[in-house]
Amino acid sequence: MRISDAELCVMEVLWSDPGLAAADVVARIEDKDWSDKTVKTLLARLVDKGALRAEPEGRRYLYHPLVKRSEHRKSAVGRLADTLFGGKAAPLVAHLADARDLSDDDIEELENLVRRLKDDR
Amino acid sequence: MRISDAELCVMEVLWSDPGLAAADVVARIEDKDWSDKTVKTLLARLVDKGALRAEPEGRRYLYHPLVKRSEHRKSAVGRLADTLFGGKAAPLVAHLADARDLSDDDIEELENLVRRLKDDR
DNA sequence: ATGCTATGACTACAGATGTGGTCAAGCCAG
DNA sequence: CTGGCTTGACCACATCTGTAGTCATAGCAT
Repeated sequence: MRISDAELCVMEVLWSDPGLAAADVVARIEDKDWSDKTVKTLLARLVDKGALRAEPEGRRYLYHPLVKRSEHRKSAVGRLADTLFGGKAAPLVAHLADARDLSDDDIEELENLVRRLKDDR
Repeated sequence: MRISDAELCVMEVLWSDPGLAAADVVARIEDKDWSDKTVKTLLARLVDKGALRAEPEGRRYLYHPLVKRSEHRKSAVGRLADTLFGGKAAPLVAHLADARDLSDDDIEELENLVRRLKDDR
C-alpha cells in the first residue's frame, strides 16, 4: 500500500490530529494552496487505499489514520534502503550525511543511537 | 529531475557499465523479464530527462549516464529525510534500524562512520 | 538482389497522481 | 419556506509510469 507525496501531507495532518473532518484538514494545509476539492479527493483515495477510516458523524465524516506514522516511515526507509543501497545501512547514512549537513546535535544523537544498537545485541 | 523505479534499474546497469548499447542493457536485466521495447522506452525517457546521453555509433546508440549514481542516491536520501523526518538524521536512522535488522558489521560500520563525522568537525 | 533481422522512431494504453470541477441534497439564516 | 452554503458523490483531465506494440529502414546472409 502506497502513499503518494500529496497524500502524505493529508496523513501528516491526521497523524497529529486524528478524527478531523474534511474541512478541518483543509484548514490545516495552508502552505499547499490546494482547493478543498483536492484535499477531499486525497482523503477519498486514502480511504480507498485503507490508510484512513471515515467515521460518519452527522452529515460528514471524521477521518482516522489506519496506518501508523511510524509504520509508514519504517517501510519508506526500508524501501529506499533496498532499492538504492542493497539494504545496507551505512552507505545510506553516509549519503545522508553528505546530503544534509548534520549539526553537532544530530551527530550526538546518532552516536547515542549507535551505542544503543550495540548494547541491544 | 526524477528517476522512477523502473528507470532506476536501467541506470544501475549503465552506472556499472557505461557506454552500452540498448541490446546490451536489455541483456543485463534478466530478473525483470521485460520486453526489449520496454527497456528502449526507459532509455528514451532517461535521455529525455537528461539522465543519459545517447552517443551515436553506427546505426545505434551507446548510452552514458549524465547523473552520477552518488548524486542520485544523495538526493533521494535527502528528499526522504525532508519529507518524512523534517530533515533530521537520527530518527531516519532509528527507523532504518527498525525496518532492517542490522548486522554486527552494519553497526560497526555505522560506528566508524559516526566517528569520522565527529572528527570532521 | 532480396528477404530476414536488428534498431530506433513513434504510438498505445491502463493505472497512479496532482489538481480541480459539477451536482444534488441537506442545513442554516432570514 | 427559500435561497445560499456545506458536504459528500461523482467526474475530468493532464502528466507520469509501467509495459509493450507497429513501422520503416539499414545492414547482413544467401
